Amino acid sequence: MAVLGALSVEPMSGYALREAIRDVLGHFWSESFGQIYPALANLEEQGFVARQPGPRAGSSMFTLTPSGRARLHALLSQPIRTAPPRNGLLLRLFFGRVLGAAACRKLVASAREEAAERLAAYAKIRATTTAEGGVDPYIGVTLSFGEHIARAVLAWADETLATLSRLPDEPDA
Amino acid sequence: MAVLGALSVEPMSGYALREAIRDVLGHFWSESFGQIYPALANLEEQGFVARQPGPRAGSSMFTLTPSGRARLHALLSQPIRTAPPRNGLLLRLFFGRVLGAAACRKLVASAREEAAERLAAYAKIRATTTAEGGVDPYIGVTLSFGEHIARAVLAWADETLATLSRLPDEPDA
DNA sequence: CGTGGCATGTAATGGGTTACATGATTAC
DNA sequence: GTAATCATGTAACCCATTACATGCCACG
Repeated sequence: MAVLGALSVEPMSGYALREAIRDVLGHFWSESFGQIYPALANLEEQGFVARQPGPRAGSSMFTLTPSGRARLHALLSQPIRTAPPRNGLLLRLFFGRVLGAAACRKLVASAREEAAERLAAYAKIRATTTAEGGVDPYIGVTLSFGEHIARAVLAWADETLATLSRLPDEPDA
Repeated sequence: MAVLGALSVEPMSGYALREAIRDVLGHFWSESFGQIYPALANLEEQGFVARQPGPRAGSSMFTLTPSGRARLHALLSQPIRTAPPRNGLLLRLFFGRVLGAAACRKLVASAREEAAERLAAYAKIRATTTAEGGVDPYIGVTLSFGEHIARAVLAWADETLATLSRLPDEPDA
């Protein structure tokens, strides 16, 4: 889905693809690079992408075919498979009595910092894209999602830091 | 970590363990049940948990040993390994031009509904635990995290539904 | 002429999920 | 007595990550 989607924006090489997935989709999606070339070969075999010789020897440009676009539409229409939750921060905080309040505060503080960094990164993206004459509304809503979540984490972290400051630093024996 | 943590609260059988992980930790952590018994055997071998005969033939009660508690503390202190992001909703919305605004609105509406359900579930937990004389503050902060995130999703969804309503329903050809 | 970035792949490994297989006990 | 629940485990399979292996080209 990610590969076809990226190629729906513009044709590119496998190398450019992995950079696009890392840099553009990276905030909410990732592909292991070991999967990209096999996926590309697979999609080519099924006629969803076409391979043209690229500017350099041995390099290729991949283009989305009409049937590839149809396939992308079908994939996007499939139900979302939500992965089982695995939130390491919450697991640690849940057993915070064993870990101790001081260590928990460190965890929360670093989560707060991370959210602040994400927020700054989003602001940067907004700044560059609005300078270029407005964002695609669909990209805008994904950005907005990240902003809402990051602000929520910020608020929660502040609240939680206050709560934890009233607890004994040392873990239970 | 989840197994030792659960046993730090009270000794229980493997069966109870898997139910505790599903029902109590389920909102932010999951373990595949095929892993629990091997993990238990492994932890027993290393002396982190002790197995006592349970009330029923062939059943066992697992108890956290002092070294197991130390091990749990060490595990909780390890850096959080964040999984690479995989948000199927945002991936679909990012390529929303291909999917069409009408389909995107459905996705957002169902995400909104899910967040509302989570919020209701958290409220229920709060109600039952406060009736039982107040929550462990550490459990409280994990609950609060879920509430903040769910409210953020709710707000984002409303905003996004409004944005998408101003876009053409049909996908790009 | 060599370093760094572009470019394409393969292979081993590991972790986890699913499904399977079995049996005891309790409640109806 | 039989269905549901409690209870313990094993094995196959799938997927993905990581590391590896190779070569071209531009720039200094």
